[in-house]
Amino acid sequence: MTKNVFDTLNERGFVAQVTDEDALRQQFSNETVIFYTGYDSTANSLHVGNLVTVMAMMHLQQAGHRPIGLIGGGTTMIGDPSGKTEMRQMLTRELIEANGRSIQAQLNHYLKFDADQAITINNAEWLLELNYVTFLREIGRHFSVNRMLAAEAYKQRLERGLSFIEFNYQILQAYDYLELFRRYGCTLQLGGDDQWGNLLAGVDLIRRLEGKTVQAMTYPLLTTSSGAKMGKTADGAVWLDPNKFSPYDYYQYWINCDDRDVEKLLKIFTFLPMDEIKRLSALEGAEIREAKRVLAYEATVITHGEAEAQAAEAGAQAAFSHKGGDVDSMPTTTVSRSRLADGLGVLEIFAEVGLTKSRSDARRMLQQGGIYVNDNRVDDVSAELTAEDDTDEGILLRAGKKKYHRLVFE
RNA sequence: GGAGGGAUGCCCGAGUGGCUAAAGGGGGCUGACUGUAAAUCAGCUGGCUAUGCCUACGGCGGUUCGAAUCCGUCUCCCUCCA
Repeated sequence: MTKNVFDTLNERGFVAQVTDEDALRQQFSNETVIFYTGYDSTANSLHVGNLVTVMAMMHLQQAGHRPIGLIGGGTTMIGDPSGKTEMRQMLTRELIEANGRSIQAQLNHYLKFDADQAITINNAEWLLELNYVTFLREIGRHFSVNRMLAAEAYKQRLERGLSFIEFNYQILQAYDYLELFRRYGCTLQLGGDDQWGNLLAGVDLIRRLEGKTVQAMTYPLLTTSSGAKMGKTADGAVWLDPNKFSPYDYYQYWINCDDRDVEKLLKIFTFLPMDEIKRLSALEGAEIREAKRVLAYEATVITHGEAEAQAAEAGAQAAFSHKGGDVDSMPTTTVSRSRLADGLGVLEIFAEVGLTKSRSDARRMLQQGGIYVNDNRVDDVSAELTAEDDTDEGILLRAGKKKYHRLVFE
């Protein structure tokens, strides 16, 4: 007997809450389950936080079930207040549409779409056309304001203020589920644990209108062991789009994770078998670096492909382990040789390639001993790079301990 | 519609005419220690053609030698009343 995919998800840490675990197991073993996850079109790329559901969808698809990636082109016009402290900025319709297209393209990269194995669809398709009064009469009457107000997700907002537009979000999301149930026979919705209330609203609506019981399942909201939200760096989200967040940085993001998170991350963000994960996360001390290396590599392969992952790994080796590696894979900027001849200010070039935010930032960092050229600390604010600094591999710039950038000249 | 309260740097939050590039905290960054980890300690945390200059306390305009601080006006938010 093959393993139930529910167990796979569960042992890998994808499950926070489920409506009816037994029923869901049954479905998974007896039929092809059509399930969906929604993605807001608030940005033109998904980020690591969204990747959890994407990975869950991949597991389920592998087990023979059929995912629907729902692009929230309609719901993003409203803005989900769940768990937020403040109202979201309203985005223009054009922006939402463009974002939706980018996200759709990204999902195509993770899921298999041939032979109707998966679907992506935009809820703008049905939401934007709705007639207000008709909608209220058919759908709105099934929602109890009393119950909605009691929900945990709105708690903070009831203290700070919640506008009517946002209050409608849950109803629209519930309606999405209904629509997908009617169109495709979708019987499972996945989402983050903060979505639990929204998911239940959909389950409820389908029960009332269709007399059918459908399922909902949430994954735990990931935080790092140090308490921060998963997928955030100083400069913002960890995007999956290589143009917004390079594969090199993506690899660095994973390899720099907290020791305590390694096992959790391996389970969710790689497809390695559980016993391999157990072996890796049992490593201790400096050894655990091996586990992080594997994590970074595997995660980068899934999002950016093998070639990019190898390049990122080679770049990391060149920078961090002084035994070879491939400097070509490091972030590199090409500069005209004439600038070098004129004397290229160290502060200027650090700011220019983005190792520091500004020249002032570079100056500060230099004064604190965090600016290196070819692995030698620079302590003179007015230092300049000259042809003398150039090597066969260009000039290696470093800000702090971990951020490298290579200059080559032409 | 009426009455009141509010908008400060990445976030929270002090400041109510000059000593304010703006207390304090969080976050972030750098250094030391390490393992590209955590914890800890120290420093830094608007920009620039840099012992000075420019920009900044919701927007615009005004008072003043001088405004985040006072006045007018606009925008947005909150609370109570209808």
